[in-house]
Amino acid sequence: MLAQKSKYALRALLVLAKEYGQGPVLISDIAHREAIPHKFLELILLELRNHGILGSKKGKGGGYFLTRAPELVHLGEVLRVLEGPLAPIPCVSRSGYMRCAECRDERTCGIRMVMKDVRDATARILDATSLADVLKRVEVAVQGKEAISYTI
Amino acid sequence: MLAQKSKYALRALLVLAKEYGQGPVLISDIAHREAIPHKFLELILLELRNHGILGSKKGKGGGYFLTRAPELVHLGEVLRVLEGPLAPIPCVSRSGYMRCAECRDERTCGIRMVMKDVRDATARILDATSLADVLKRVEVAVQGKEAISYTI
DNA sequence: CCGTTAACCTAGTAAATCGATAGAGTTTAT
DNA sequence: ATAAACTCTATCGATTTACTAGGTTAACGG
Repeated sequence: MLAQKSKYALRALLVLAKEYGQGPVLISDIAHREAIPHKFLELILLELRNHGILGSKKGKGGGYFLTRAPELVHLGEVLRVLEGPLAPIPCVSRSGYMRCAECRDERTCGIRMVMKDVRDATARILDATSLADVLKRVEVAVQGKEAISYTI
Repeated sequence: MLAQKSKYALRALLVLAKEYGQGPVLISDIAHREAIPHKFLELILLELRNHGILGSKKGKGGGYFLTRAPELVHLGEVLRVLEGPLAPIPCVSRSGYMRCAECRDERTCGIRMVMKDVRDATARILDATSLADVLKRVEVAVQGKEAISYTI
């Protein structure tokens, strides 16, 4: 399960993606729009900034902004920063590989084989989905919904 | 990430799958063979028993055993017992659905859409993989390895 | 250059979870 | 009866989670 922190982070990033190119956005703005505790959100955005996903500007007219276009920020990258490896067990992780303590032979570990499949499936989705993709899917869904409420 | 508890559980279940049809296996046996803390393993097996995956017999000649053939015990079922829902967020879980606190509209939530894809991909793998499948894959890998060490 | 604005940073805290252990209780075979 | 083996409840220290508090530093505006 994703931590609350990660959900907040994704929601915040979607706001920043929507606002991309329009200058910095205030923490308070995001906190208010997404109903996220202000101080908690501070920590989250700071962490994303320290990993190069966000940039910031201090003082009046300051705030946070994406350092890259929303098309170039993938959910896999974000979640690895916040949650660590996507893999269910560390011995199948690319970003945070660690061998299991008392695994005789990795190549013949059945659990490892299955978990590698799970990791690959997860990574295939999350590393292929950008913030822009998410926004696009939302837009499509909203239009679909409007169309229905018209028809009915 | 899977909890240590779940890894222990899967390893124990693979032992019981290998031993299926040969009568009960002692906790101590499994604990020793897989290097799992005895008392901790007790709790794990008990939990699996209380969910109907394992059966047990007390007293001399007792122990634990699978209540179903290894072909009929899927990793998805086991992991849902031990870890809760497979889904990354509760609003896309089938087994443990819960709507998000302040989600305006589930149908237009972009995060939800992506996480549903992740859940489906994970469930497709884990619900299709039985203990017997895992044992089979291990066997194939072991044979492949032996073949190589012969050739070299 | 001074004050206001807003991000930066360190710490702390209550509650939950995790990994593991302890020990008394209960059932069963012999 | 007795030993074997599972059953159950409780506890413990360490870590993580979600969040709060409060002071520090940088930038801009006048």
